[in-house]
Amino acid sequence: MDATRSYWLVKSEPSKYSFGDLVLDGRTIWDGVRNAQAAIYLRAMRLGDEVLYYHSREDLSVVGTAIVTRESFTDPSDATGRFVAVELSPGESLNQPVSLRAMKENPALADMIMFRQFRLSVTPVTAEEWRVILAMSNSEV
DNA sequence: GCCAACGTTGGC
DNA sequence: GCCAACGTTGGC
Repeated sequence: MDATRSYWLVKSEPSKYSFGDLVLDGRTIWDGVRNAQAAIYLRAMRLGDEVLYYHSREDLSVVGTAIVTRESFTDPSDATGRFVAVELSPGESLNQPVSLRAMKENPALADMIMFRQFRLSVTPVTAEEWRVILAMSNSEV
């Protein structure tokens, strides 16, 4: 953990783009986000920020981590120019996935923004939440 | 597959 | 500029 760094959580449906796909690709442009609040978070991402990779709809678990390897730029897939993308590269695969259920049951995670705005595909994570989730996964990061 | 949540669009 | 209709997301 590094105090100069911010932490985030991104959601992806594994049938569309899974953590395994990111590992195979080595890096990916995180584009297609069309929500104003999520775009604010994307703009706040800095090089080296760390990201929890969550599988929505199917696994309902955090399965790995990723690193911001390019800061926000105009989303090439957005004709209006209003939205931005970042580049993510794979970090670590978690030893054990951390399920949504387990996160909801952990009082230390009760204030996570992903619970309050469940449809946001990009949300901030506090350093403490990051530490707790990584501990739950039995991973050393 | 259903549907609640909620952001966006467009007619007025 | 309101708000009903519509579309999308994602937990269940």
